[in-house]
Amino acid sequence: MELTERKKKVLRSVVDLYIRTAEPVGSKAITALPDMKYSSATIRNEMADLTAMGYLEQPHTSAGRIPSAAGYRLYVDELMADYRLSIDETKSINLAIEEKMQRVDKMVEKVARLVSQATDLPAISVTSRPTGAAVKHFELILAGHGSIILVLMLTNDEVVNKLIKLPVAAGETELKLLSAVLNATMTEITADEFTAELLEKVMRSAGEAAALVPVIVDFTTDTLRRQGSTNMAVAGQSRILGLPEYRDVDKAQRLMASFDEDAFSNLPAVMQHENGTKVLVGPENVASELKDTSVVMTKFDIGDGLQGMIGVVGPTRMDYAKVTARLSYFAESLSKMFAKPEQAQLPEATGDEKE
Amino acid sequence: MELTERKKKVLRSVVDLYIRTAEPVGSKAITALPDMKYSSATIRNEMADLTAMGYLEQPHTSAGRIPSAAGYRLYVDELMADYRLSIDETKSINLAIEEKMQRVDKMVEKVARLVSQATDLPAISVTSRPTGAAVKHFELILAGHGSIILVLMLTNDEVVNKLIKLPVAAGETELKLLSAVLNATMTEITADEFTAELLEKVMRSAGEAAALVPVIVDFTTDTLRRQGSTNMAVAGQSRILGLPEYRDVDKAQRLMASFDEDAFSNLPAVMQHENGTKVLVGPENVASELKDTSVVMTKFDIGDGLQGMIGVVGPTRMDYAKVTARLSYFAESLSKMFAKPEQAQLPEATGDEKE
DNA sequence: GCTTAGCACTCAGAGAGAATGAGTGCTAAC
DNA sequence: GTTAGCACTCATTCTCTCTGAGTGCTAAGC
Repeated sequence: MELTERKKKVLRSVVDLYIRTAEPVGSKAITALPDMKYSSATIRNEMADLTAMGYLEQPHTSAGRIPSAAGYRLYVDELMADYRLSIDETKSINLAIEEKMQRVDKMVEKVARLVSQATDLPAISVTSRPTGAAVKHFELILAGHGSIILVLMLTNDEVVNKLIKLPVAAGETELKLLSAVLNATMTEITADEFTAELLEKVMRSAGEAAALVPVIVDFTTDTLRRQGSTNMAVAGQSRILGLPEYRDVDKAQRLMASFDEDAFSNLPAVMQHENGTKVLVGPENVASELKDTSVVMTKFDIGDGLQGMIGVVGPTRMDYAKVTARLSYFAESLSKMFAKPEQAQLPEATGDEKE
Repeated sequence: MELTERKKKVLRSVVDLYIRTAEPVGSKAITALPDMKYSSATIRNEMADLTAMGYLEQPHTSAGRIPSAAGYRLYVDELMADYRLSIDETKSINLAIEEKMQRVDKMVEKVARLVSQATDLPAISVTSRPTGAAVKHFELILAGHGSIILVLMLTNDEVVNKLIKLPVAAGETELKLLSAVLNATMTEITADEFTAELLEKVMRSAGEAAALVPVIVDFTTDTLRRQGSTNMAVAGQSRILGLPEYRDVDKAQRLMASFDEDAFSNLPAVMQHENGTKVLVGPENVASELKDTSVVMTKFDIGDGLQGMIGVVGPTRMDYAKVTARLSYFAESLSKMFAKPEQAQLPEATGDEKE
């Protein structure tokens, strides 16, 4: 059977209405729409065809139709009208983002919260750093009180530090020596390359400050390992309870439990080689808890090789047009914000802070 | 009327049973308990008295009794049996905590998750730093690529840094000068004392590197302000949906929304001058969403003036004995862990990391 | 005087039909 | 090709009855 223009129009109407009402859509409701100038009987025929083609489903004989996963897919790919953000919406999104995003690691939480507010659905925000970082430079600063500060500058331009309390007072000279040794032997190597032999070798050359070496190595490998980690936040979980499809507490709980269990930590992987906004409709999701849940997600750039992802989780019947529009706009604004080069002559610029 | 020993015993039995079953407790159920050697009629009389005294309530005439807020209060304060943690329980708690708590700021999330798992209820973890921090020392490190690293050592021994890209190449000498100026004028003052005049004065003395000053001041005040902030995480929200009292979706949503809205950020204030474990029973909560929800919370010490709090939120009918026991044990173990001094000669010790 | 057996009474909740009405598929007329 | 009309289906809602857990009270027992 061919998918005529009129069939598409009917399908779009069904999806649109079902998104709005969460109730099965009957032929009469379609007839009531403006510029739908056929009788309910005609629409019924078309709907019967669409059902036969697998785009619509019928919960039971005497109910209206609801879109099937295939129906949503077609809708998302072809039929959905572009949702244009109103000026008010862009304004409020920008305003929200402009509020200082002070720390990258706090950012995920804030972004998740903002996205959740903008879409009225639970939102996920993830930043992930590629692995394989190494130390570019070690710096030891005498800090008084018998402490020193260890500063690591990494190849990805992150800077990390740690306060170390010294067992005995160490002088400027010993630290200079240690610092030189560290920079000579332990830079430009990844976490895996810190072997026991290396540790021993460094300790031998380190002289009086040798006792510090294990602490430093420990911290360094730890830090490097963490560079490859991801940082994730979920916000607005409670919003799913407001949706009619989750009046069933068990269902809601299953979904919410999957938030707790990092079920979404694989999403960045899904986005790896994608660009733009991706929609996963119901059964397209791998995780079984999400079989009747859709996910909309977008990547954004933080610079320095850091990748960010924001996503929204909702019922298959979510307003894809609106959600994708807002999400894309968010991602774009965020990327733009991070691209803003941080320059000393721009005192009002906040930019991203590295630590 | 006097609260006889037998009345107390009956009250305790009612609360215990209600905690277990979440169903109104009838006189017959009490009779069935071991070492309750009275008939149901006697118990009925006692229960009628307890109801008159305000310790029990009756949902409707032909139902059993449930404890009132006053009943829970009495139970928590006097009647509740000490819950002894089994060796298995202490072991699993310790094991969980021992897993490296690498960063203080990540810690809240982990702790919340652990506590939630241990109690099977949603948990909150908060760390808060007292305000009034100042910079003890500024350090500027040349980082190559036309960048410098600004390192702030704060009076509370935190160390913070930031990578700044220079508009123009700056030399070692200018940085030395700037560093000296900063240390002379901007140390030992709190965020509020950074005035426009101060900024101007510093810029005048800063010479060639003056362009850097606004960025540095911006970052510094920002950092100092953030020192007084709190860091909070919630975990296991979904667990409330498993409780019979929250089968009512609206009720569950109201509670969960309050998690999203920082309704609990005032809890540390409640704990301010308390020690040990505090229980807030239902209506004792200030926030109206929590009127029929209880909160159990404990403080723990992180050292360096940082204060931590862990709390559990659940129905008024929660197993107070078990929850308080686990929570206290958690707090104790955490405090102990942070008290462990970090020494360079103890390479296996992880301790707390400062950044 | 405390305790207990017995009994009448209350009332939420479960279950069984019956009524409702939204929606369908099909047929025949336009 | 489109539409009016009609018989049919079936989830939902409601009403009503029944059931049983639990109560309060009274009178007898220890």
